[in-house]
Amino acid sequence: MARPHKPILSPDLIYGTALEMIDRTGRFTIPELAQRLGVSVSSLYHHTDGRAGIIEGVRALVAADMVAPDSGSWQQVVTSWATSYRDAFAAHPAAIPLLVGQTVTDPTTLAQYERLADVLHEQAGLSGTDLIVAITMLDNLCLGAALDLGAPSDVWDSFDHDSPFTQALATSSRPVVAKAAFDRQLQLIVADLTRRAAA
Amino acid sequence: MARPHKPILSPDLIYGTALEMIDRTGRFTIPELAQRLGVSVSSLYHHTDGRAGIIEGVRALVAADMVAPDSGSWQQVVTSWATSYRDAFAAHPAAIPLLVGQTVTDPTTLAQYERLADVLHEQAGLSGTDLIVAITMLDNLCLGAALDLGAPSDVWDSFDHDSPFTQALATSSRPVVAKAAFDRQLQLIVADLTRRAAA
DNA sequence: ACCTGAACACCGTTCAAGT
DNA sequence: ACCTGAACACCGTTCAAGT
Repeated sequence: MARPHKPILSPDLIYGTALEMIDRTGRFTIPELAQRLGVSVSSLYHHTDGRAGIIEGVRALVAADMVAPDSGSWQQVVTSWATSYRDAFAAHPAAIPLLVGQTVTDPTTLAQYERLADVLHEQAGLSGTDLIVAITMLDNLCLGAALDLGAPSDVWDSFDHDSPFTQALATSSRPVVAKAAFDRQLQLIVADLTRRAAA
Repeated sequence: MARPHKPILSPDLIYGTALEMIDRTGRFTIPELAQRLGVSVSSLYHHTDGRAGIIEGVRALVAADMVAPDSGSWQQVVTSWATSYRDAFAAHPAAIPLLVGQTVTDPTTLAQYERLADVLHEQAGLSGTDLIVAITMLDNLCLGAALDLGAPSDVWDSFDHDSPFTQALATSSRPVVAKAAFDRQLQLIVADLTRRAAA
């Protein structure tokens, strides 16, 4: 059998299945994706730009879960921007290594950055190097937190068993600590930006 | 010819050549490494734990460039820990995607984390969740900055040409901005830790 | 236009064989 | 112990062939 009456494939179906597969298995290969779709490997290339293109499609899917409030102070907007950025990634930790390893071309994600830049410029009054540094700080924070989430490093398992913080590690769970660290760091940055904006 | 009188291969030689190859070409494949060493592919497996093992060896090489001062306030120690962590990665940006994609087992790197934890506990008086959150914050910062350096995202190229910060982007170079953002974020964290330690 | 099978140029890893 | 060649089980991508 060759071409069916109704196409059985579409970019969105491919992207969605890819994300589902990454979430479930943590791996992402073209043959496995094709098999999961009940289709031949070469079929995928009729609808996507190969592996890299599919990953960008997955990025769009993840980024689509970001929410940007259009009311409130710029501090609130920036805070919820960073928080929803992190949450979007956190919902798909296994996808993070794929996503950070590749240059961003997905328009949805790029639009989110433009929106952040606009708010920081229009409402916080930042411009020039200050503006770029601010975006870089927030970008770093989200990226670092996402990576920390995606690849739970064994740094934490390797400490001496009788060290003073091994017990603390045992009591407080990883995700809780990661969230606390992220929230505090974000708060520090926003406070610093507020100081800068006033000056 | 089979076995030579004097071994022509050694773990350190393999790790060093691998790092050199990553620095120069940005890629890392076993066949290419073998060719560069003038040796057969299978030879490498007699001295290393395959690809993952070689990457850990590269990590050790990179981490060896970290310097830890043994005098000064804990603020100075923490600051120079994070700075030299970042600088060590910054010296090999192409290696970063390889390194962050893999669980850390290299003892050199793990020892550095233990040292940071000791300082924060003994001298800054942090313990329990506070201690873990502090390490996580510093870890996130260094990881995010390193990643930002390693994979210069095209986010920056994609903004509108007539936007208010495109000019600023043109004037201030990427590395300068990245360094400024890192330094300020580090300063914010250390100040926050100082506040916490006092309380 | 859409799907397929076969082919291509790669990977990383293993292993018996040589000295 | 150390290096080799051959083999294995994979990748991602392309492309002529079918409807």
